[in-house]
Amino acid sequence: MGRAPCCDKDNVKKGPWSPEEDAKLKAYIEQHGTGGNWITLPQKIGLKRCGKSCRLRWLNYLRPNIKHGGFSEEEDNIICSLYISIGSRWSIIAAQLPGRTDNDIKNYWNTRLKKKLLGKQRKDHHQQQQQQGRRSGGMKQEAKRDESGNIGVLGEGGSQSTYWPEPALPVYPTGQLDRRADDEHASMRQLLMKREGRFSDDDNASLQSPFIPPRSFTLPQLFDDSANEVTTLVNTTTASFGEGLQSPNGFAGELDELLHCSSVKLEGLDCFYGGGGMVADPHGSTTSESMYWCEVSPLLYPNVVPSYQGMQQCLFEEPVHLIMQ
DNA sequence: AATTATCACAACCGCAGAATT
DNA sequence: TAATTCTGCGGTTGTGATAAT
Repeated sequence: MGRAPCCDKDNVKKGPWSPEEDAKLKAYIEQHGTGGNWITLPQKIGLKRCGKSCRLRWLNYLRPNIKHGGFSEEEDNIICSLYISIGSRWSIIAAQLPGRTDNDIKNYWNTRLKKKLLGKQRKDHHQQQQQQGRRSGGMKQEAKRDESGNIGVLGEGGSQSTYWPEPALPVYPTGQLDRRADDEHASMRQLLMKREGRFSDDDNASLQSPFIPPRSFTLPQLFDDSANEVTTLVNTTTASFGEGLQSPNGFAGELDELLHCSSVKLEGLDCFYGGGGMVADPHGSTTSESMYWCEVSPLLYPNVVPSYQGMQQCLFEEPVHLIMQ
């Protein structure tokens, strides 16, 4: 029954990889490939490692053309905008960024990008409070800049604090961690929206177009929906596109233009386009090919308002609602 | 110079779905 | 068809480097 057992967990090495181990693994895979079986691979090359560990090491570090660090502004934008749309689907996000691994992006998001945005939010709020003369007293805090010029905030005792009280963290009963993750995604999404899609430290140098979707729906929903519902969505999308997005100077035009510059191919989102099947495009034709951001954005954001001003207005009116429930 | 705090990244863990027998 | 393993993914942890005190 079943397959052969996995590695002997008591007999495998853990922790950082040595250069010798890296060399062995790299040389073997470059010569023979993975053979489609990671579990037996370490035995073949005499590594006391779990196959899972070998796979991870190869995918995240040894694989050719892997880029580490040095994320560009454009990559920041892509990560943020995709996070808004699909949440922490790092593998899908990574598929849009050649040379980047899901692990890399996940680390980048958790350690820098998220803080960058939160720091920015706090800075903005701080300035607003100062202008309103409502600065709270007794908060001995100082701002510091990290190496990338981001604003962080230190409170008393060196612990991280904010310019205004953090909302109390909700306490979730056991088994509701998913909800916590959803809440975090939702709050980050709203934050990103309020940031109007600008992720640069320098607002003047940041994007002039809002690189964000209006409140509409989330991509995971699309993944989970039945084919009929997706078809309905596509039809709705086509209708919305036809009605409201024809102005080349409108939000969609700006967005498309911006996205087109990125020429980011949405590998890994094939399922969204109909699972390798057909999906209607705004021009009435169908395609089974991968699409670019500029092609899919109207599909992602079917209820996009026809102008930037209109979008700004609706962004702050009410909480995000999902239209496909 | 020593200690402590923070950051960044690599690696591990556990789960869900796919694949295999 | 059921049992079992494999694969891939996302969350979390561990650790070394660096900055601050």
